[in-house]
Amino acid sequence: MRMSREAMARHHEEIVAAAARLLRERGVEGTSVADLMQGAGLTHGGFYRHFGSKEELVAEASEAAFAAMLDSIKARLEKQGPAEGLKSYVSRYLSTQHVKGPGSGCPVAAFGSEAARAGADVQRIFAERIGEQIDTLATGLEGGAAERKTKALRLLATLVGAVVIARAAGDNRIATDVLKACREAFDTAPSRKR
Amino acid sequence: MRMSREAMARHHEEIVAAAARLLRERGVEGTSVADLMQGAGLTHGGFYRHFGSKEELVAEASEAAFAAMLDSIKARLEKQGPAEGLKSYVSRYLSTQHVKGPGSGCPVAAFGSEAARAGADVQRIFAERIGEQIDTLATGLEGGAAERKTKALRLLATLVGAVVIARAAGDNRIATDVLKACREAFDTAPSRKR
DNA sequence: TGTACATCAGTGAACGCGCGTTCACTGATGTAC
DNA sequence: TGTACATCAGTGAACGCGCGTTCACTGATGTAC
Repeated sequence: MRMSREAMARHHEEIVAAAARLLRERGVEGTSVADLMQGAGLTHGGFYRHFGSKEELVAEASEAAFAAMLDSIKARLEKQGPAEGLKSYVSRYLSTQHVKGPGSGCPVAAFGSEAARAGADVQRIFAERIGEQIDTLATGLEGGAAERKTKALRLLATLVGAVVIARAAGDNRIATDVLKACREAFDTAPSRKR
Repeated sequence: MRMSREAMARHHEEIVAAAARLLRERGVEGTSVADLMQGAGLTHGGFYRHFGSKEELVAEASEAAFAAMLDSIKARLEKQGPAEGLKSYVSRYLSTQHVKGPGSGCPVAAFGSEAARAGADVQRIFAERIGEQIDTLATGLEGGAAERKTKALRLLATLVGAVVIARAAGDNRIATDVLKACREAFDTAPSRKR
C-alpha cells in the first residue's frame, strides 16, 4: 500500500543507514539487495522505488559512511582541540573495537579495495571523501600547509593499512601488534614532531 | 581424456598461477571458477580434479602470491644489502605500476579486506605470511630486534594503506600524492633513523 | 618388451541456488473539485 | 470540509542469468601380466 511522504523519506534513510553498516561488514558483493532491504525492515521488491540500481545505493551508503567518519573527526577536533582531538581519533581508529566492528568504522579500510573495482560513481565518492578526510586530519597536525598535508597523507595510510592488516590476520598476535606499533608511532613522535 | 602426471602437475601450477593473478585483480567474489580455469587454458569441468572447492584454490593461490612477494623482498635484500634492498622494495611497492597492476602485487593490499571475511584456511595463510613478511622487512631495518619489528609493522601498515588509498581514489591526484608522501617518509627519515 | 585393461584428467551439459531486477497487485495517501 | 479518484510505496512471485558444483562420457595414460 502507498506510504506517506514522511514514511517514505524515513524508509529511504533507514535503507541507506542499514546499507552503510552491512556494506562495511560484508562487502559490496557479499551483501544482496534483499539483505539491504531486510536491514531496514522492508522486503526486496520495493527497492527500485528508492534507487535506480544496487550501485546507486552503494554510492549513497558510501557517502553516508564517510560523512559519519568525518563528523567524528571534526567533533573531536572541536571539542578537544587539534592535538588531543586528533590523538583521540587515532586511538579510536587503531582500537580492537574498530577492527572487530567494521560496520561503524572507516569505509576505506572496510572495502577500499572493492571500491577500486566498483563503478565510476562509487570511485568518485571515495576520491572526494578521502581528500576531505585528509584535509580534516591536516587541521589537527602541526607545520605549514604543505607539511601538514603530507603528514596527513602518511597518517591516513598508516591507519588504513594497520586496520586492513589487523583484520586480514584475524585473531592472530599480529593484529594487536600492528595496532600497538602504529599507536605508539603517533603518540611518541612522528606525526606531531616529525 | 586422461593426461600424464607431468601434464596434470603443470596444469595445477598454471591454475594456481592464473588464480594468484586474477584474485588480486578482481577479488575473490569477482572471479568465477570458470574464469580461473580459463586463465589456465582449461574448461571449468576439470576444476574438482585439482581442488576440493573454490576456497581451497583461493588458499593455495594466496600462498603463491605471498611466496612471490617474499621472494622479491629477499632477493633485493641479498643482492643490494639491507639498506638499499629495502629501499628499492619500498620504492617498487609505492609505485604507480604496483597500484595499476595488482595482479602481480601485494595480496594484502589487493584483497586483504576480503580475506578477513574468507574461510579459516585463507585467514590462517594471511596471518602466517603477513608475519613472515614483517620478519623479513625487519631484517632490512636498523635497531634491536624489538625495535626492528615495531618499525617493520609500521612500515607494512603504511605501504598497504598507501596502495589501498591510491587504488580507491582511482586516477585522482590523491593517488600520486599519497604514494609520494609515503615514499619520502621512508627515504628521508622515519623507518631508518627513527 | 608387448598386450589387455583399469584408471582418471579433462570436457561440456546439467544441477540447484541466489542474485539483481521486473511486474501485477494492493490499498493508504495525496489531490482535484 | 467532504467526496471521488488517481497515484504510487511496498509486497511477493517471477524473470533470466551466472554462480559453484556434479556427472556421464572420452580416450590417453599407467599398470598388471
